[in-house]
Amino acid sequence: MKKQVTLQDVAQHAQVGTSTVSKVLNGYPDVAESTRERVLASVRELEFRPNRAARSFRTGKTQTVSVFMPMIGTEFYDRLITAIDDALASHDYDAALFPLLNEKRLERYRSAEALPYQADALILASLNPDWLFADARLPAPLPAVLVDAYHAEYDTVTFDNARGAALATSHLLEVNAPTFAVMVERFQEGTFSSGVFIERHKGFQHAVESHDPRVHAEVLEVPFDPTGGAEALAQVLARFEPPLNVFASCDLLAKGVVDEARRQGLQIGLDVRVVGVDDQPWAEDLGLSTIRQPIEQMGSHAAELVLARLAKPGAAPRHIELEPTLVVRGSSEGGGQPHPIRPTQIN
Amino acid sequence: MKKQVTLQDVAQHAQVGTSTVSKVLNGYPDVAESTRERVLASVRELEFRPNRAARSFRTGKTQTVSVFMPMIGTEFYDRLITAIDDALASHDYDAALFPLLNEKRLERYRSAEALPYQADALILASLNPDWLFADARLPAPLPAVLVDAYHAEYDTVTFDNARGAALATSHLLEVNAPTFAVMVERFQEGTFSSGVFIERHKGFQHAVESHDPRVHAEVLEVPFDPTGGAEALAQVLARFEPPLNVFASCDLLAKGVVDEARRQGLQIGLDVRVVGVDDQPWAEDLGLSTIRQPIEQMGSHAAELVLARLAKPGAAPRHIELEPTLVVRGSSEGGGQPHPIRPTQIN
DNA sequence: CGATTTCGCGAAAACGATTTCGGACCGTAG
DNA sequence: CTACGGTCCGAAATCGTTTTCGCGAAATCG
Repeated sequence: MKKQVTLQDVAQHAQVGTSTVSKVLNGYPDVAESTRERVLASVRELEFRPNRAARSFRTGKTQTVSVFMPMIGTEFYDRLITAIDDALASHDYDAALFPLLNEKRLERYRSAEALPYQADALILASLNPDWLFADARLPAPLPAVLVDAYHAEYDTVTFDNARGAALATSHLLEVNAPTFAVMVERFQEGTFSSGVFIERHKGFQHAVESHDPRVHAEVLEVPFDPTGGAEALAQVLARFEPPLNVFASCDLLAKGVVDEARRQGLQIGLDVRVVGVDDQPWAEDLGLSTIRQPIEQMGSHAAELVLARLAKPGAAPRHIELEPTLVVRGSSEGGGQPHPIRPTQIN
Repeated sequence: MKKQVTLQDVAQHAQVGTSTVSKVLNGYPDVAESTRERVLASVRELEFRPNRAARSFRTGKTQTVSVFMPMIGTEFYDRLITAIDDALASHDYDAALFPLLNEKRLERYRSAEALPYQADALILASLNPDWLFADARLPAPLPAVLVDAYHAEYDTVTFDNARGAALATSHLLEVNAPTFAVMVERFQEGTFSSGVFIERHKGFQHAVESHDPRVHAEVLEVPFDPTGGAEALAQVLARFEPPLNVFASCDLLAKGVVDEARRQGLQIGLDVRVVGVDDQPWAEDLGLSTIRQPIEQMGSHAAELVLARLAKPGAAPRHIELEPTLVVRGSSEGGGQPHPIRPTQIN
């Protein structure tokens, strides 16, 4: 437990005052080049590390943004968080992650003294304060930005999920065939989630309704897991003959559908036309048509909004809505690329 | 931006000195009951929230433990983190989570001033400092506890993966049949992972070798995903006739194997005997035999070790190794329960 | 050359909590 | 009545950093 090196120590070593050292460290202009170097040399030599607690104490800022999100680990959140994290880091902010693993944890986080509120601002990903907090008020008086969720009173970044789904569905309906939507089970919604899948559902419905009503359309609900997609298709194929159209409400489910179709020896893009949502990095390899969701942009916009709000706390809420793009690949236009064979090594 | 309520304000409101308020808040004994109540009333009335930065600044403690882990989102880490978080919370500590999403992030975390080191201690889950940090030294001089990884110089909590795998394999080998291990692809190992799958591989090998050598044994490597398990079994079934024994290196893969077997109309537990590792909550529903890994215990032990080290920084490293238990269910003893049919709602 | 501005620097005052230590007060024992 | 011990409380020091403000020296100007 050796004592920590303080500004004092550095100042003494460099033969200057503590304020000068502080100025050097914070890039103030009124320091002569020669002294700046001398100070930096001392900093290095003594391995000085500024005491963050003291700094935040003094400034009242933590240079940290807390990010709430539902159970994470999905590619969506991995990419979103990475984007947010990168954007914040380039402005000298840190992102502190708070996945809401379970109700108990959430409960702790409803207290104003909980760790997450020890930050300069909050980002809520796929979460709505109205659902999360009893009185619809954040426990602490921090500025907040919502990503993948809308709220009139906060800055938000959203993606037009309904329009994306409609885009995909209309594209599928260009071929006249029984058309199915594979959705995530409803119980996945609730406290922990925003309504993205509900929106996608609506978009599907809407596209179907504004189309030739004689086509058969149906919605299936499955667990959030590629297996879900596979089972859904298997079930459909037991009742219907190809060709079929399938709108999968996310690429993960779409992958399951593709897998199952392949397993049954069907031609992707001909017998079974599939469109997903997300445009995950692997969707291209799979030849999967999909609705591109600009996740990285959502993340960087969120960071931008946070920074802007920190700079101007009083400004009116801003809302950024990102538009979906339909990316047509083999899975919906015939001649889908073959599924790459996974090499398996035998002992 | 209303000014924050300070100890001073409370003291004034309650007609006492600041030190008295502080004592009340920190549970010191030398405060009369009547004043204690008066102070608490003022605290509530003014909605006083202690300034954490000021507190950590003064005490030098943050009451926070940073937890590093690989990309998360798997059930293993969800459960582990939950357990750690709960245990710490009950001792007035917070857990701050740092999933190592990508190299860039890790790189930032190699700097001693990075956010994770703004804590009283570190927990590394499935991570080894020797692999993670260039000079095999933590960037900051914090006590650290390793979970699911071993290191002589740190407190560790481990699980005997090799023995678990051997247990499972020996159990499978009670029935004389071609025996397969489904492992996670090697590229999953590396900076971000500990060697658990390597250990399980070794355990399998060892069990096979100390058994009748005439039985056919083989190792398959697949992606970490239920689909991987399914594909592995499909591949094996193209070359071998049932009955088969399959050791899946985790329940997730085992689920894939079970799914595929069902799909092919085979009897789980008779035609295909499967044992997984983890004993995830859903393994029971699946009738999956498995090696139980006491994840919650690992978490609480980790928290315990952290707390102990914080109390006695100088003590010698302690190592806790948890033993695997074989849980035999239908998937390895015949008469496996039927897979529950997933209800799918039609529009 | 004197007057004024600019530059470089340091002394000192915060920031909000914890903790030490002595003092006031009260009750009880000698 | 005096001494003493215990209980309860508050004044003040302290933690490491940022930031303001003023001072002296140097540079620039008229």
